[in-house]
Amino acid sequence: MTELQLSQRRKQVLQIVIQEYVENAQPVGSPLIAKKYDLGVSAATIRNDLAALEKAGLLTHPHTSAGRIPTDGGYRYFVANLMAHTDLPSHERHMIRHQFHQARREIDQWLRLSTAVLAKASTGAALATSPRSISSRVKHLELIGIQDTVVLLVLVLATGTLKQQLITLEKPIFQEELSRASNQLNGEISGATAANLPEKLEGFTGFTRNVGEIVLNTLLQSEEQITDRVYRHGLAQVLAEPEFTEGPQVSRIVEVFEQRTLLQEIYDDVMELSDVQVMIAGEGRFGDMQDISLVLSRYGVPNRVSGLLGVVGPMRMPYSRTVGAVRYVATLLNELMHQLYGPSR
Amino acid sequence: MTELQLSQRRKQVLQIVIQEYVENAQPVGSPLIAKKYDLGVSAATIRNDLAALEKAGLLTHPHTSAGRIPTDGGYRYFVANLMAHTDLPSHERHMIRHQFHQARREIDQWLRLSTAVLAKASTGAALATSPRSISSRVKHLELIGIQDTVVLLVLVLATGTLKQQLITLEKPIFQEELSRASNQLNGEISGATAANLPEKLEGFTGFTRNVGEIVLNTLLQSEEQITDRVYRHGLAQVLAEPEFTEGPQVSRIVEVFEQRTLLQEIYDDVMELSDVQVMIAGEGRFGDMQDISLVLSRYGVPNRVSGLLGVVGPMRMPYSRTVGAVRYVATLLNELMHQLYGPSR
DNA sequence: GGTTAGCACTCCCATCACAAGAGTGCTAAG
DNA sequence: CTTAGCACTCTTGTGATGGGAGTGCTAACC
Repeated sequence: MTELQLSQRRKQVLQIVIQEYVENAQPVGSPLIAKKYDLGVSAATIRNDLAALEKAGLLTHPHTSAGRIPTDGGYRYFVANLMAHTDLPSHERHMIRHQFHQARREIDQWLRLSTAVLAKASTGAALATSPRSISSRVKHLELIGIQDTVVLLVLVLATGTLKQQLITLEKPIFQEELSRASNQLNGEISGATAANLPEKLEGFTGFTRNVGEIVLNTLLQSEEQITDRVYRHGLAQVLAEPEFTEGPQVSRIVEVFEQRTLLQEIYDDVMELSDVQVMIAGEGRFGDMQDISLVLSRYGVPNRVSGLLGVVGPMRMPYSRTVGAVRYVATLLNELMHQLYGPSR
Repeated sequence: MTELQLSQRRKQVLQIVIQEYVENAQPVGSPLIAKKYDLGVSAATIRNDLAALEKAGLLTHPHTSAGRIPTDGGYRYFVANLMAHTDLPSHERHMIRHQFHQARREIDQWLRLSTAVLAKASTGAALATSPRSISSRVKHLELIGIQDTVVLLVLVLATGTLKQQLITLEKPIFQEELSRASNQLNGEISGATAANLPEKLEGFTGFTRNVGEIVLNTLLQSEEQITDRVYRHGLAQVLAEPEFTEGPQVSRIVEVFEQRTLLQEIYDDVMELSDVQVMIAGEGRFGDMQDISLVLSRYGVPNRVSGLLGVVGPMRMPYSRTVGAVRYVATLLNELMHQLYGPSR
């Protein structure tokens, strides 16, 4: 989209309309702008500006005698050209950082905290996916007898991710055999990926072989699957927003929030970009996301692990604040992940 | 609550009112009952019955000229005395069982499936907690170097539950030392519980001792914490119900669904009872749960592991169907858990 | 050209009145 | 205990009305 030419004042008017509308959820008209903000011009002039902004597709009005509200295009223009100082105030940053330092040192905890913090700092509902390894490399494997015929396979990937899988056997197996199998496999498959695992398995037979194949399946699965787990927080607060008081709207946003499929579709887009990405009203690609915006970011260590983090909320959203919050939490997660996984390779 | 004395016909009338109201979400009046159901009496008689049921506190009407709707007490009476054949039809049971057999053999998958199945079989939103061990007993421990100064502690409990915890060190540690520590600890603490672990740790010093203490903390934590994880599914469909089209109602049910604290409060109650438990409108204990009902069950292996499973929905809910679904899924989970953990001790 | 005042115009929204409909509650009789 | 009859109440929908808000346009002004 080539940037529209707008006079300085018109940009200012657009910004005011967005700011007021985001705050009050009410259409804003020329009298209000003229009175509340001192632009040095009269309401009539502002009226002309509003008309021009509407012609440019940045504003609409719901009916003849109502004030203006931003269109999706208006929000996009704002986010792209007018939005400034997206950094969170420093005392908020400190508070958030403090919370992270107090949390237990575990990815699960960090992500849970991330969504809680994001939901609190934004007006939307926060979500995050557990980190996914770019290529899963086996680090270690453990076989643990749970019952006579039930064995728990624990697979540790190079990134520290755990995978578990239960194996049920026809007949009981002894711990010695489990140890033997796991020792054999550990010696051979440490460092293996889904690609080169099959050849390494060739020498094995019987139970050991079976376990090896289960490991392979698990690896394959973890590569194709976007994410193990989705963390969510703060749906209640976003449903309190006035745009979601009616029936159909509410179910739309809940579906966006609940469904995994949408996340999967968006995942690759977000992964490509390094900065926070703002998706307003589905950006034309998702017809059913009218009135819903997403503010998303990648987090992780480049070329090693990455996950998705962000906020879903109404289109009428304080974007600068939300972008700031998402970016800051993503940065924190990046730091933590770096400590864990070291620098990118 | 002592059981009310109601004539046979009045019970029938109550049942009809509940059935009709659950189905259509509309107050039901005497003309409809007289016409649609052949009770052998006129509308006027039914009118008297309705008035009597109202006096007994089982019904109300929203205004003078509206039909009757059940009160919370009415639903309770129905659930306690009138509800029959709560078993799911056999073809549904088969379908559900089939889905479980197709799922990957992993607790996480089972619970995910459970909530999906429950949400589909009921009109509410399903939730489940991951199983919690009654007393956590250490089975095995593994220390895996992730970075120079970062170690992943993997703790396998006797029930097959995994606990993980990252340990950051001041200075790098070698894999040999990790192995030595884990071998020492495995020899000593296998089978230990939070109660007897401290004495077993007495002989250890240095890094090994530190790890031992982290294990202890993890055990303590896992005993006090109700649950690791809450699985949820189907919020969108329950929000489509007519009672949740307005503002305040919707946020109430979302909060009930999202909040962990409520689950924790209810947890112990449910654990005491063996059968499915129905909580209607908070049963007077939770003031903020007006118009919301819970159908909950325990699942697991007695004295070993247990979790919570159930449905949250509007008070106007097909209880017999929901109870049947919750009970059946709980039964299936019990079977699966028994395979895993063996018979109760 | 940009800016301004003035003013008619449009549309929403709250209010009221009114009629139709639904279901009750009561009474009196069977 | 059951029933028919009937007045009563309350909701719901419809249509009319007036006030209010904000626009869009025109013409004048700098």
